[in-house]
Amino acid sequence: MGKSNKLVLIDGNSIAYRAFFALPLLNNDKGVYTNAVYGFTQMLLKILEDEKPTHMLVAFDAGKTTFRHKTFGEYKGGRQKTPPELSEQFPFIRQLLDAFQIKRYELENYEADDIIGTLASHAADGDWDVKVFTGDKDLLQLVTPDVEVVLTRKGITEVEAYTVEQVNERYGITPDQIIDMKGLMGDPSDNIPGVPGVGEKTAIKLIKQFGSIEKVLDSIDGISGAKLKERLTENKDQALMSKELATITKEAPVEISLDETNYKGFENSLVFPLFKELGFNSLLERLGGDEEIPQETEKEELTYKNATSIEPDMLKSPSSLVVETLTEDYHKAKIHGFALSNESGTFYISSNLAEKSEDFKAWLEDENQKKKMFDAKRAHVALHGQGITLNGIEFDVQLASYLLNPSESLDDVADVAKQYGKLNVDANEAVYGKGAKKKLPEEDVLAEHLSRKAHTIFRLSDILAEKLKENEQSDLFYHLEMPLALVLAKMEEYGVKVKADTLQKMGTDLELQVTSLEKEIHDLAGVAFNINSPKQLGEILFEKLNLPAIKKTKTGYSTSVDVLEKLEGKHEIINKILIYRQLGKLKSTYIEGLLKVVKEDTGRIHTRFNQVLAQTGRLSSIDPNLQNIPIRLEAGRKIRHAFVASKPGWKILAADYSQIELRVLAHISQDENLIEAFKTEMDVHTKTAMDVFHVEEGEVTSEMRRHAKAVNFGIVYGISDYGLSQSLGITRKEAGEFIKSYLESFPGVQQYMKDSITDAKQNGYVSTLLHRRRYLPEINSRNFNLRSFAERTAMNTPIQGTAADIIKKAMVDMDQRLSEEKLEAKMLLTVHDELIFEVPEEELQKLEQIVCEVMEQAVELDVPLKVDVNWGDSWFEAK
DNA sequence: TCTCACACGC
DNA sequence: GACGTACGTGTGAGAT
Repeated sequence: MGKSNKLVLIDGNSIAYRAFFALPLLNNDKGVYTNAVYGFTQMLLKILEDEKPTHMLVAFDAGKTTFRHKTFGEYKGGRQKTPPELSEQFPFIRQLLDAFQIKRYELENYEADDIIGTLASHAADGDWDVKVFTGDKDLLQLVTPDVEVVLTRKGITEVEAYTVEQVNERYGITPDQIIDMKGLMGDPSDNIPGVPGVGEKTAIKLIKQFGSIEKVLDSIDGISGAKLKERLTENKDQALMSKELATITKEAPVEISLDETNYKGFENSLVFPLFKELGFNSLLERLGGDEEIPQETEKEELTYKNATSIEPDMLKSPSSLVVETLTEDYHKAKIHGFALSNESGTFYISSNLAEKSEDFKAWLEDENQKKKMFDAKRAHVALHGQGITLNGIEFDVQLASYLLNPSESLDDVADVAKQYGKLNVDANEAVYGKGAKKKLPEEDVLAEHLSRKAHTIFRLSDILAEKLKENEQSDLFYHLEMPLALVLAKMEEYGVKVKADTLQKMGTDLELQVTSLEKEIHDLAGVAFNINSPKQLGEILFEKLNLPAIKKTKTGYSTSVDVLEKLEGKHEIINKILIYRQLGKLKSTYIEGLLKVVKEDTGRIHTRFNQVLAQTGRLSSIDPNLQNIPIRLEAGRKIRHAFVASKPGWKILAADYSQIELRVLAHISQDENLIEAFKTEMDVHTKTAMDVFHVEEGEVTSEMRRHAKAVNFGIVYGISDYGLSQSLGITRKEAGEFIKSYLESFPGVQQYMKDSITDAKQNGYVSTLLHRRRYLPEINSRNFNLRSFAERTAMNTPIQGTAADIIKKAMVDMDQRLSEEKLEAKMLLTVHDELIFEVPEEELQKLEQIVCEVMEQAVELDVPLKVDVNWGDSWFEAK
């Protein structure tokens, strides 16, 4: 022992069987049997702990027949079928190994034994210690001075290791004589016949005396006992064949090298979710996976002070700060109280007291007084509404938590606290109620709640800061997301001017059209019904008018656009319904929806950007959503006429990144072909069409370009072949061909796709250029859908997320530049790959130049970033 | 108050 | 070959 490499080889099937029969039939909360998986896991953990292997592999039997069946058709005949309760557990065992990042291997026509034998012999160069774990004594034949075989005894974790000496001690023969012994005595479990009447005792005696089967058979005359002689003579061939069957081959065509079995340990982030799914709580606990699941159900006591006056001692730096607002919309929201926590203690400050204190106000505005907060943007905007400018925001627990894991829910301090095992703060909903019943509690309840929040934020901030550092996300946090929050706050507060009368006029026009369409549709149907009700519409189309129902939903007929489009031409009513839908959508969502949120006094709309929601790192926009204002169809696009500059003589300027995702893809994948396309400023869809359809530039038809564009779209959004087939109206097979052809044309992209998945499987997450993360625990799922989805996400998120990083960076830089250059122009909106400004006419040229510069230089990629700028009197004209 | 089907943008 | 297919937000209908 003590060589540089330690290889552990596990006989997967054998250990799984052992575990299955050794443990009672456990099942998890979903009714799936897990006893074999559980036992297997226990065994694995013990091996990892005891052996600390540098290399590891688990071998499985593949299929039913092996090369041994050619020698003897009845090999392993008469064996009991694997119980279904066990076979259903094998997928989990594979999933388990993947989660542990342990190599597993199976080989057509060979048994696990042969894989193990072959790899063990590959390791026989003196540099390796090998340990084989199995329940099958046959494997003892593999024992050498370098190879130990460990047999399971009772249960699963009780084992017995065999060295050469121990084999000799137990059987009195050498390990390579095991096969001779087997040849003579046979093995009923594998249906190996051997020599009738010869059992273990006789076999060992003979082998000890003569050395091997061959020598025994050569020396039959010298054997004592007439009966035994006769049997040996009669079953000569059978004995030799039995030996052959019992021999584990060391020359299986194993395609895996020892290097590839290298084992670097496992990631809790991959193993814990699976343990949770399987219900292995005790194992979770053993690995420390329950650290995040607090055991105590009682809140700890918190000492806080309900301040009656603002004392200098209370206002420390750093402090955590809670600024409580209850309405979802924080613009001009009422502030119901404050709390802060710092080295002096935790204090509740009523809004009354706060309002009267100049000291407190000064502290809030002091850049040098550092504050740790939860959702600082909300507080910042709300305070601004009271004439206070919040400065010195140092840490936002909500934002930090989002970067650490965007999939966790983080509406509330309690959500984040729970993730880090802290239970000392209640959810807002528990304190205030929800919906119509939401209300302010008694002041002492409020005081305690806010104090607890402040205290928790103070404690969490250090923990989260440390984690960000570990993840190399500090830069992303401090220099991108934190400053961005304030840029967004500014944009939200400033708002965007919308001409209500323009919307109103459009609304009146639409009203007329909708009403007349409604009448025509009712006439065609022969009955009045609610066209907006998919249920009623379905009944009319597919029952009354007997049109063919193409698709069904859970609740009835589908009446979605793609269904209706297929029915166009079959009945006059279809086209009218499509137009009715389109106009109805414009009217309700965009005209009426927007009018509802225009502030009467200012004529502006103040959306809110959610910075902690989208899994890819993008921003989202609510109340209203200004990121889905129509553009594709002319009728809808007209809505943009209503979005104008807020001052006379000012213009709207829109700057959008051209093909940012594909440029990012070119950079990340380093695909030479794609990089070249962007460096030479080719039209990327045309270029794609040329490569996919193998034609020259001049031969690209608009149909080819359309298809190429859809493929690019699919690559960027991570859609499947099915998704592509739907968007192009072609078969899935054809779509698959397109994708295949695309990947052949862009081999760097293909490699990137593969690497992304491998990356995700290995780390449990994927990352963007600026180290944004997305965890994909389902990447190793045995469920095809979940796994495929995770795989597409693994390929897509680095692209979309990096694009998000870039535009966010551009926004932060742009905000800085606008003030440095003392421009009056204002950044108003961001729509994923574009920035919208309003700008005095005289600044147009300068802004255009600065915007291009800032956006194109936001990060440096191996392909140029390109920005298109347009401006006009309204958002419609800025196209 | 919730879920569903649908539709808009990137 | 299965399986059911980017991310968001908002609308009206209909069941609870």
